[in-house]
Amino acid sequence: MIRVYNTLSKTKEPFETVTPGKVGIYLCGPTVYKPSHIGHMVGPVIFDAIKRYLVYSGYEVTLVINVTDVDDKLIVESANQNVPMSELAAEMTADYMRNLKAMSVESVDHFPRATENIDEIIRLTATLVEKGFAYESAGDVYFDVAQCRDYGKLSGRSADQMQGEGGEAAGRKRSAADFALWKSAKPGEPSWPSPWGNGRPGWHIECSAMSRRLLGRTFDIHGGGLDLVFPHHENEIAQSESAHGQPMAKYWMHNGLMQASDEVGKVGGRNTRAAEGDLASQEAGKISKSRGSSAFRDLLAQFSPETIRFFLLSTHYRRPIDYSEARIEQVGTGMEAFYRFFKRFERVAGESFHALPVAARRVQGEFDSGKDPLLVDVTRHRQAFLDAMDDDFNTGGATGALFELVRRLNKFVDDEKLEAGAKGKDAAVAALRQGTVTLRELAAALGLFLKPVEEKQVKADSLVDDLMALLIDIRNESRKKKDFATADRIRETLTKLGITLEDRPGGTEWSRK
RNA sequence: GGCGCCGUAGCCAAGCGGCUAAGGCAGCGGAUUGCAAAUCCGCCAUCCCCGGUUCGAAUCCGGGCGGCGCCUCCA
Repeated sequence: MIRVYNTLSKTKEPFETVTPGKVGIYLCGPTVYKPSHIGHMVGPVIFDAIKRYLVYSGYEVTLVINVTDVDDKLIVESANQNVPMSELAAEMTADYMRNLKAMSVESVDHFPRATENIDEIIRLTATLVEKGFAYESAGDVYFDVAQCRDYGKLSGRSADQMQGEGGEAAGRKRSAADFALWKSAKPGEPSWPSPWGNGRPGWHIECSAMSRRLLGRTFDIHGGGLDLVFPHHENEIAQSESAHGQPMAKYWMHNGLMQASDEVGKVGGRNTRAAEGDLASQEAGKISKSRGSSAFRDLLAQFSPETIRFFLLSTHYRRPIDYSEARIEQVGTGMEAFYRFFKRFERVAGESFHALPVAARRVQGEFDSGKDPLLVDVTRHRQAFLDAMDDDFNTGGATGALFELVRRLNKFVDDEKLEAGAKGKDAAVAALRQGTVTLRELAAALGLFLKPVEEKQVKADSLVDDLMALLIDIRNESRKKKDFATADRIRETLTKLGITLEDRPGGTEWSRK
């Protein structure tokens, strides 16, 4: 039984879908006016893992992430850069997509764009006007919050509690809390014809319109960053539920925000600033660049995508994460244990980890461990993983189980002395393989270790290979002659060059850092 | 001011009333190794403070202290 924390009820609830066996998920994506930073990857990575896990658990899942490509910020930025809004949006959308791809976020079924759904948006807006939930004012259309009796149920606020002054549109609104469904176009702004004149959608209406089109009037999970609870999701609920008279989503899931540890505020947020000290403008830029708010693609130059993904999944999704490069590095160090085990498995079993079959569904991954001590433990760790994930997608606990599993597998290889030669140890190798298949299955359910890591910088260089073979040869001859001074000199010098030698029963191997 | 979150070892982190408080990084000791690397084993926390509920609390309630988010664009 999967349980999900619902922001609406502030409790964990049993996960029961609207339609048995099917799950619809809508995740609020970015406004594409600048390159994405790491904060933009948190939701997609988590929800990609959630979708994979739900599919693995037997559901048929549709995952939608929207892209907001018309918006005030976009208009301002395109004017600054003197490029058409659509061009800027296309460029930034491409950047976003590249980043998602690097993060192995591959499970998204639809990326609807606001500008491609104007008709649907206008239809929904018109419905709200007809039903008396919205009103036109000088070419704008506003949602009338006073007409929505349970406004504030998601964020725990009431309309009269709003401090806002209503912004620049205050004069056209009946109440400061009212928000725009449709904004009339000023000269030169991108616009579309509508019953209220030329204009463009307000910020929230697109999600109501596009989720309805792709997932229906009531769908299962609506996700987004915690910062979207109010006003964005509150307003989506008001729009959709007023228009349809039924709940918009069963479960509202919000991920914690990425925070810059040395700054106040979330990564990329407007309030982000150095925690103390008044920084010279150029210095401030540098610092913010060295924190999480720099373009995500720059981060990719520094860390492997898989390390960043693992980093994001190493804690529970609702918990805020402090961005720190040292932490990502630590995660990377920990992950090496997996990569080393994959190589070890290949040496012992003669089979690539990445060539092992992956159970598409958890029931397919079950096996009879009998009384085999290794397999009994493997089953136990597998269960710990599943229990963690079933409990509100606790990826932190789940990755912990993965570490325990590799350690158990390594111990087995040690105990059975499989590295010294696997001849006549078919049963042991078979058990190891079963355990490793389980590791692959569970990791895949999180979207981890799907493909072999790209051998970084180690270009196929036959000269280097040949020279290394020569050095290793000379060193091993020295070792045979007990000339350890020469042997150690070779190894130590190589260590300084960033090359590690490992003497194993099967021979000496080298690797570059 | 209003709404809400968090405070577990040097660092990160799981834990959601009851086995000896997962796991990772760092450190220390040991096995293994000619010595290493890798691997394995062991060591390293009574859970911010004070009350309360309970046979029993890191886990529930109240009050502090500390950190943070939102209320305005925002993943």
